Amino acid sequence: MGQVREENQRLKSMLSQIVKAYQCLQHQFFELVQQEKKVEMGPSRSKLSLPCNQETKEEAELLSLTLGLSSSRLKTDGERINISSMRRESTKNGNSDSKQELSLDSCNGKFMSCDHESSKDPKEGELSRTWPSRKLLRTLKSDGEQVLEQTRLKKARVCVRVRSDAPTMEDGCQWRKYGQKISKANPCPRAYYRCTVLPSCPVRKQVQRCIEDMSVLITTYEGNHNHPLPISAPVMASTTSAATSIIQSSSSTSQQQQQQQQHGLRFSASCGPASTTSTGGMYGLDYTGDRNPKLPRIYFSSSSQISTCNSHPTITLDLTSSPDFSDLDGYRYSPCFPSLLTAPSTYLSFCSPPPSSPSSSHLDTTTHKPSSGIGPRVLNHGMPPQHQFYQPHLWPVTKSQASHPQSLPDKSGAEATKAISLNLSFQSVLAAAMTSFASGRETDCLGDKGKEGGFGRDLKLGDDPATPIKLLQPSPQADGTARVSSNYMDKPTAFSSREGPKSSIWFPHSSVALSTSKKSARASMSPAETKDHLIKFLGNSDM
DNA sequence: CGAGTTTGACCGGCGC
DNA sequence: GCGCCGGTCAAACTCG
Repeated sequence: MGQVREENQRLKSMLSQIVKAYQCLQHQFFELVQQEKKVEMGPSRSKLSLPCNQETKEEAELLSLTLGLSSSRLKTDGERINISSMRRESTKNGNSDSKQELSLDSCNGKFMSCDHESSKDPKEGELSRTWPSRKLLRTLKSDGEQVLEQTRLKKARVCVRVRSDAPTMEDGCQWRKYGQKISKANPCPRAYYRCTVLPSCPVRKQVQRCIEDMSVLITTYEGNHNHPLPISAPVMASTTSAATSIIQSSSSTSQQQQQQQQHGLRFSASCGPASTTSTGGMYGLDYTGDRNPKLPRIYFSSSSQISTCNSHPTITLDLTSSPDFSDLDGYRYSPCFPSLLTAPSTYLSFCSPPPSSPSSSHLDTTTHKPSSGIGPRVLNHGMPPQHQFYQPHLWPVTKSQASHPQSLPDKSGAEATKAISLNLSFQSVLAAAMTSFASGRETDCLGDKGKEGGFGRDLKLGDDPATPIKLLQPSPQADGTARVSSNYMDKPTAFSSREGPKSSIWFPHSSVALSTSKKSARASMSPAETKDHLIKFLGNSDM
């Protein structure tokens, strides 16, 4: 006991030294950035209404670098943001920005998943190459914690509900069916698929019809791709990665949870085995608020009602709601979402929270109004032509219609739903949001970092009514086109909108696919970035 | 004939 | 320990 105490004391002193050193470095870092800001501070910087808090200022600076918000970074002639310059910035800004480098690397087409299974241990990677039997995997269990974590991560899932008549959902990947089973709860057979793009790819998916609504196709993804994905596939990969990150971050300590709750966010204790009833914990990213119907609500509900899901923490991405098109105009769907009640684990929905979820809490950004409304046509932005499954004519909303939404037929709602399900751009944003949100949480869990750049700051930003309004200001391109870049487009592609003001959209969501490993999860956006990400996306999409 | 699907058997986790 | 159940395996089958 005495030795343990001594060891404890020694560790404590070491920890305090490290903390001191960290604070010292942090201080130096802030000073450096401050100096740099003074030098670089141009008129464009005034576009960002920075919070008075010094710390948050730093975050805003980092945000501008990451998202390209700063017009000094966005070339007015539509030239692509100079990634190398961003990298220089990243290097300048210290170790925390090495994250950015990671995401930028992925931006360069090195779209390799940082799958734990393949990246962690070459031995494991070798094994997975030949679809190791569970016997083989069992032998690996002696590896202790590492394997435990791997198992945990492996079980992270993303459940996508889509209204579709097709037997499976087109997600861009190649799948091979390896089994089918009729589960007890659902008479509809559940099909098991694995990714065949690469024999070693650990990703699997399950496809099953919803028992309540046979027209709803429930696709559950598990694992992360360890190969470059087909052009249209990264969305789900990103989402799966996000799920993994969320699961990873679910291990946050109660103290951190307390901090988060103090900031207005509530997380359920975990996605772990404890909860078999609805805890009502919601990962809330509410960019809408009652006063702002123009932005979507995103809820990461961690309510867990299906006990079997506890071992498989799941994010449910429900794209099945048949929204009132008038609401869709503002991405605000029908308020009631019955399926939410049966949703396992984490839930992502595009509608208002169900009245039965009183415990839900979300980022309150209700005071943040976008510069103007958005129309569904925005969903087509950001998609390369080959991905425009739904042509603009399916979005028959004009400004006048938007203001008189009731003139739209209900049929359009179904189309809209379908289009949203298929629209990679919008999904990408969501995936990015999920990933970054998750990674933000994770960052929060990693220790002191959480105090610096986790929710605390995100919420500060969000709670500051002045800030996001400024951030919502579109950054018009000089050539009057909407510029979009995504991880499936090497170069930003210019789309000419049919009407309305032009805007600039920059999605650095290439990072989303890298969130599986802790390293890459850190490379993703912070929650604040995520929010701005979405806000900017939606705010700029005003046509 | 190779690739993909089907389907019964098998395995492991979990609850009782 | 036993049985249930979800998930996976692998041989048989189908299809192009």
